[in-house]
Amino acid sequence: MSESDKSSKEMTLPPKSSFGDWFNSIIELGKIMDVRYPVKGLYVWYPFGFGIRKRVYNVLRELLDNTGHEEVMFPLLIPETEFMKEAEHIKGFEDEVYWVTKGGLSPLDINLALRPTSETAIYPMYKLWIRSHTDFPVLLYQVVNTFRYETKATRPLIRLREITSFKEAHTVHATWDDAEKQVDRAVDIYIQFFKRLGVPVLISKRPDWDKFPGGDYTIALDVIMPDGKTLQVGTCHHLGINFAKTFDIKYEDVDGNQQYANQTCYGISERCIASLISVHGDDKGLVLPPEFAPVQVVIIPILFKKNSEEVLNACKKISDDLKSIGIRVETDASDLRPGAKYYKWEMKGACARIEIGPRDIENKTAVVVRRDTGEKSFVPLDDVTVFISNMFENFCNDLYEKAEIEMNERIFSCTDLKEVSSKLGKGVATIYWCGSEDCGKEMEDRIDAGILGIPNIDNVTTGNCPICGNSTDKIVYVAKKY
RNA sequence: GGGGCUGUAGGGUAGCCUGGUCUAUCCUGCAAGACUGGGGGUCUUGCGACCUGAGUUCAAAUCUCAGCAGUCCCA
Repeated sequence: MSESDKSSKEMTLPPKSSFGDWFNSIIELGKIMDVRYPVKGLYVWYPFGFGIRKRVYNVLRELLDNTGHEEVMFPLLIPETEFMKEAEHIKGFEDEVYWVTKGGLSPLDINLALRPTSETAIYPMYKLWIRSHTDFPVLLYQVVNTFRYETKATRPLIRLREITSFKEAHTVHATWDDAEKQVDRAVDIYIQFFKRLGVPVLISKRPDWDKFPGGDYTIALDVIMPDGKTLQVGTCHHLGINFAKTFDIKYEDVDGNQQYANQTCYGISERCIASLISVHGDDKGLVLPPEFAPVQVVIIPILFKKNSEEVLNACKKISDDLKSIGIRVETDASDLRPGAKYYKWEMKGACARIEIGPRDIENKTAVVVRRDTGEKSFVPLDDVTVFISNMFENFCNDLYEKAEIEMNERIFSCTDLKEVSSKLGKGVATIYWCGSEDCGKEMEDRIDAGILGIPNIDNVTTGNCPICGNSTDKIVYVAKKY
């Protein structure tokens, strides 16, 4: 059957080179989310997508729990009186807050905000909890839904009105330096987290006009998406004592003096799953590291009338063996053609497919196909378990290395704005920048793209700011941003 | 913030301009059955839709307005 016949008959994924269409389709065909919920910017997790989310967030929780963090849960509703306390913070969010103004039919005395983020929910409690320098560090996090009234076009996983999977950590420390160290640790944790996802990231310090409203500075993580635009997937904020002053969070230091506490906060949302899907996926569908695939191995019995029982028994044996070493296996004995099953499970990102048919029984082998490379192996039935566990050991790392090469090919070192503009459709450009806001804003205007920030790499050479011409040793990432 | 375009079974569509024969087309999906089965099989039978509301009209999927939803472009 020809390609055109196929495409006219089947619900197929657009090629990944048409990234926008590809992304929208894989959300549905990969059974990540149902986008048909009748409210703008709100989407429904399918069981399959939620299975991925669950495993991704388990890793995030594990990394945080192992670094001294504790999980908590604060309320969704924030009284207007608390929310309005920090002037800069309000300014950053006031356009996009949902308000609860009525209880039943009666107007509320004090309106309640649906949290767009939880600083103003958490910090009044921190004021009560924090008394002494011996209380530090306070390292708490929660995984919650948050609400932002987005006015731009919303997209599943990327721009939402209800963020369903906001992991936010809020830490408290004695000194500014302690908090700074915590920001560094947070960045490390996030890098490790994305490495577990097999997703390489860019780290940079956001320019002042793009930092967290009410914070001192922001370090952010961005992923280069297949269309060359960058997606901000994590942020770590040093809050200094700004919120401590507003919410009166003080501690008694060793000498018995009352001091304002230094704080940080850092967050990750389901955008991490958007990056996971987008970086690894291909024209056939999802490609997932084994740790996150709801179905890691799919067994396809090749059934003929005659010896179907024999084939099914062999499948059962392999399935049991794999399950006994903790692998998530599904045997697809449905009525579909084998070929149809291959397409189906490739779409769903099963890391390996095992085919067993009469021919294989005769040879005492199975056909094993690896999802990301398509590599096909004939493996003796008794060795399948070992073969699979060896394959899975390197799987995620292979994905990471491939993605890292692709990312590095998309970072272009540029010396003038014309060159920058020519590269922006393909990825991220670096250019010298004197650091002034005026030059930064003008640069953004001229190239019609955004400054991500200054990467944390030692740059020994110097160059000239393309706007003012002054010599500088600072370079910035610039990119088309989501 | 401003503007354009779109809304027909679970998904994708034809029909709309020029209102009536629409009992609404085709593909896919789903259900049942038969033959099949190593990369999206074939046949039979069945299921399933005109976004919501108001208006124009003898008559609205079709024209008008509003709402909701989606999408694209500009700032």
